[in-house]
Amino acid sequence: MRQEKYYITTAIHYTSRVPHIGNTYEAVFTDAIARYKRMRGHDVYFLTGTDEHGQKIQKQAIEAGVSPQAHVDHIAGEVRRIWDLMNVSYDQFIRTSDPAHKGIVQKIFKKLYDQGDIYKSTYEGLYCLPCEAFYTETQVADAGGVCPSCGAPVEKTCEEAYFFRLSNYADRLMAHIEANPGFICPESRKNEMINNFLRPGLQDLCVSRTTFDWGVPVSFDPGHVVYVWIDALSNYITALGYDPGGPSGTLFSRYWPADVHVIGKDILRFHTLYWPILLMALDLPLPKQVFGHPWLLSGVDKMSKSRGNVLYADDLVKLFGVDAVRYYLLREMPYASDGTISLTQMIGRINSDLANDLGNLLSRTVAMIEKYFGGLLPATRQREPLDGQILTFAGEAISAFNAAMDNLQTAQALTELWKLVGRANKYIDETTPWVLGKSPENAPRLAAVLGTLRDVLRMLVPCLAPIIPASADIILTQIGPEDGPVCRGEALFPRIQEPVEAPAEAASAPTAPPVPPAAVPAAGEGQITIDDFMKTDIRVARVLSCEPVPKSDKLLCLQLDVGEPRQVVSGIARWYRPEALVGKDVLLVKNLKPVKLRGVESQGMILCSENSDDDCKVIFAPEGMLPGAKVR
RNA sequence: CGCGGAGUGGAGCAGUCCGGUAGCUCGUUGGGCUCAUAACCCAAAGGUCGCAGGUUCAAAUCCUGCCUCCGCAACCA
Repeated sequence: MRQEKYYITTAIHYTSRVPHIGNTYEAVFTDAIARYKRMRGHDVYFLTGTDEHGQKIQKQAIEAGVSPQAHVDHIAGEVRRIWDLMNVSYDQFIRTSDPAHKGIVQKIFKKLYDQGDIYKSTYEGLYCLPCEAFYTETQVADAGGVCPSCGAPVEKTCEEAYFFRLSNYADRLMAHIEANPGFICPESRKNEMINNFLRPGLQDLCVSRTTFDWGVPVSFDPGHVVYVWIDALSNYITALGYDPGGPSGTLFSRYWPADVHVIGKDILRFHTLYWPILLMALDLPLPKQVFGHPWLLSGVDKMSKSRGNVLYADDLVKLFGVDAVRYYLLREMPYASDGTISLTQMIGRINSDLANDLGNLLSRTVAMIEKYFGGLLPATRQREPLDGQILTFAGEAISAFNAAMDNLQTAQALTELWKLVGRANKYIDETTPWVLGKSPENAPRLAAVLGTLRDVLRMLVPCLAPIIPASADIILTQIGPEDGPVCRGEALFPRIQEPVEAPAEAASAPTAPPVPPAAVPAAGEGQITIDDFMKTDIRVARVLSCEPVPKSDKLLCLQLDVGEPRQVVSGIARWYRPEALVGKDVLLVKNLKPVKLRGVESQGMILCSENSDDDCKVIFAPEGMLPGAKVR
């Protein structure tokens, strides 16, 4: 009989940065499910990899003074190293810069073009220069004839782009989502997709760019590269050898459609709307399930470099070991709501569950078999009903574990499994083997008790193997073969003593691209003359009043005195309360072309300094400068 | 009124669909035990279940209104 196949994927990691522990969670989670399915007898294929194209990558590479390929080679190598470190048992690691992948993407693009799903836009007057983006006629019309994004007049331009006609498939997709309740999960995300995107109507999707060239070229139109959606999403089928010109590879016929795509909840839109439509257009079956897992928060915040709260697998592994990190992630991440991670939480969880409960159970069991029987349990056993109850309990706990794992609920699964660990520890107290050990005539009873304990541990091993594979092996080694001697070893999970040193920022920072950026830009590109700079008219401006822009989160509207009144809108609401700025002197770029932001006119720009997108401070003028004073 | 969540003992969560004495883990306190990684086992303390109304014999759970927090979308000139 042929094994039931199971095709599972992670999202491919974008090579703009080295993955942090939150990104790593996705790989570990997917690995646990893959290993579990293998353990249950499925023929599993587990795909992961990297998404390596795009303007951002190209820009980073230029800034670092390396080729885009060298840049992505480095990051992809890091991703792979970290996955390997975490014992992620992928069957294939695909990179979108692989020539084979690129070739198929070109064929897919061509096929979609040939059959009319993709069309070349010749829109004129619908390109917004500041935004470097195209908009559809409806979008612009809705915005009153201007750019719906920034309010600037849209340019009549000859920029070309290819668009995917999503609307043709919207009804079919909606029908599919309704007919397959488990397709998008968790459920709340499904509602979000339907209400936010599907019901309002899908816009045609721009699927090519001409503003950069680090990507898959459109085979029949060399100025264009395939934009992220068709390139990245296709990895799930190109990896299996799909070929739109046919015939596809054996992997494809064996494994497609995917049983589950494991992705972050932030990219559900692409996987539950664009990807299915792309597959429909290719006349391929849709994946059975897309699971948008929650995020791992560092404390209460999203992990971000500027907050200094980013944790990396390397550091955590150094502190706690691979399996402890895996266990924490799988035990602590809820199914539908965001999870949290901190060193303190990790220490608590690891000490309690792994050291005290599981590790200690193994330790005391093996130690007693050694102490009372020299490591080898005699065959003569005096069993009692309680022993049977324990084994029944074990069977039930393992069933519950399996059921939760089948539903991708690893935290629930481990909760169930640990009920058994707790029950076994209690069983030791109930049977008091140290009392039995005092008189030789109790040896048969003692052997039965310790045998039961060893059986329980043996039953735990296959369940633990997907979660903490190396530790499961150690347990097996220590309890020894059936009816063979035990082999006492080191503590499975040593208790962690607080306080643990927080990983040094330097050590935890993502590794920089291999070649340091040149200190001075090369002559020509990137340099401006003093005349260019002097075109910028920067002035000291006093804040007369300041208030939030209605219906916006990030915008403040400031009334300024620059010798003349000015109104400026600035995206600093996240860092400054309006009243905190009144009376302060700021620096204003005075001769910027006015634009409307969120419907409010902005006549200039306030200068800020920022460490990153998340860490920004306004630059205030020195004391004694009058409003309107020139800055240069 | 853009969309989706969340508010439950000190901390983190379950329970809410299908009303009926509020449960789990950690922490705290007391006890037991000594095989074991100062681990294990038992017990106790600790909660106006965000606020205000309503329905009901009975509301964490159903209805109405409100408050707070988080995420998505839009807005960072």
